[in-house]
Amino acid sequence: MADQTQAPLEAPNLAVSTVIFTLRTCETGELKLALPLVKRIRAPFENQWALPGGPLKITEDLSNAASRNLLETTGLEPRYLEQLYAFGSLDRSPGSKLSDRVVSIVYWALVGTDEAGAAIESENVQWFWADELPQLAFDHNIIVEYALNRLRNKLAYSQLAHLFLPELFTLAQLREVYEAVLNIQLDPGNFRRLVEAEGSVEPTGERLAGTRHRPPQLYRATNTGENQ
Amino acid sequence: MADQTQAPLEAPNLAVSTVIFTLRTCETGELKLALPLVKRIRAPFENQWALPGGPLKITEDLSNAASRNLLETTGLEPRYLEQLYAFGSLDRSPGSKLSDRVVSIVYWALVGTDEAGAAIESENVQWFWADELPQLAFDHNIIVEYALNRLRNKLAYSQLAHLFLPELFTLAQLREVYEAVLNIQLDPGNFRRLVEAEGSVEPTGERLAGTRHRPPQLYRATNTGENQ
DNA sequence: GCACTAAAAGTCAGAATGACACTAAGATAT
DNA sequence: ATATCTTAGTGTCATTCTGACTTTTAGTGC
Repeated sequence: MADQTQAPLEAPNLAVSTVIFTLRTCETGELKLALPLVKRIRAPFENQWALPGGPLKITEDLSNAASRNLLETTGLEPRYLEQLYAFGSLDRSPGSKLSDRVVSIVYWALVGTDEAGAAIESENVQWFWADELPQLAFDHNIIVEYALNRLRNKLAYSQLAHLFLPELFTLAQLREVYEAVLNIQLDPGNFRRLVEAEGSVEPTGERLAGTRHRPPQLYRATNTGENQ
Repeated sequence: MADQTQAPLEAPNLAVSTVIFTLRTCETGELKLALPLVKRIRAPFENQWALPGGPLKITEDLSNAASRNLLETTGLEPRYLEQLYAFGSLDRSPGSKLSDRVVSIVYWALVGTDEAGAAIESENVQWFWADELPQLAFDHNIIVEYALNRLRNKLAYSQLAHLFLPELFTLAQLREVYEAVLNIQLDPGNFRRLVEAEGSVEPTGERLAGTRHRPPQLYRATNTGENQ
């Protein structure tokens, strides 16, 4: 971008990036948070991994820009999309000229565990475990940490855990989402009591067959006023 | 990708605005939330009230820009300053040209009730009650509502109520902050129990004299890891 | 049939919460 | 000086919430 900057040279550039979370089963059989990154093909930080994103088009809403680059890099639609934070400190890209300064408005998104399997993966787009990230371009490691905090906070006081899951799910699956994201163990009985009390899910009457134990009931999320 | 090039005149403009809260005593003797607004002196929305703010300078950090325009409009330093949200929808300034599109990164701030008395006030800068705002320029009414929600939320699970108050304060004064901001009544006894349990304040041994009743103890905030 | 597993329901003690009563310590009025 | 007023500060109690744990249920696999 050194050669094609804007005429006045006085305004910071504006970009939108997105931290996209899903849950995937790792080798040990546990659910773990994963996110897609793209490999940079030009300086600065050439060949390093970075969050998907790009400059904000003058005709494009912020959230549209976020879901567009989510779609372009992963082929997926977000189940949930929320603005995270605007990162704009002066030292985000060490060594670069002032006229190259970029302020990034970052969104974070959830995609379903079921859909994420169909996601695009290539030489330049790969999924990483959220707790095993390489060193990323710019301040993107900090941004991911920030997004993880937001996700964990939101999960605790909102009802968005089910967005990782298919339409029908068991309470055990829902509990596993909490356990994987928050990295804690939850008592199954107390979890059931809590979830039933808050009324965020409703039983469908159907049961999940084929387990090697008592067949668990399938639930769906009650969309009362929609999540968040 | 975050820094991809773009043709000149195609980028949205970037501004920083700030919602500044303080508490002031109104005619009925109650504390109420107040905030300063500036009168616009040019189109669009000429002569309407708006949040203080301005374009982001290419050499300036986001939070610096926020405290600078806080200082410039009110003469005050913020006790607390936090990024609120980036507002960037396409219809923020109805009727204006696309090339005039502005994305505003909005901060919110607290200033002390004691200091706010010394704030600048003029023809073009005036303080308004947060619940009696006129129709503001752009989407600024929506932004203030958003900031009010954030303030109320933060107050409930953080320890920033004391930032409205002087260094030494009574528990009754602290309670009045909560009552004014959240617009609720709190039981004095239960409030005392709660505040003492969370350990966010410590007694100074000093008492406030001159009341027409038993002299209340003065407390100060314990700065354990600083607020938020 | 029996062993195994997790679902689902139930128990119980301790903590947290909300409503409220009571005592303390000053100022003020008579 | 004494009574009264007002809020400070303490205490009580019933209810709800929480975490740890037990028991029963309903399937699978032998």
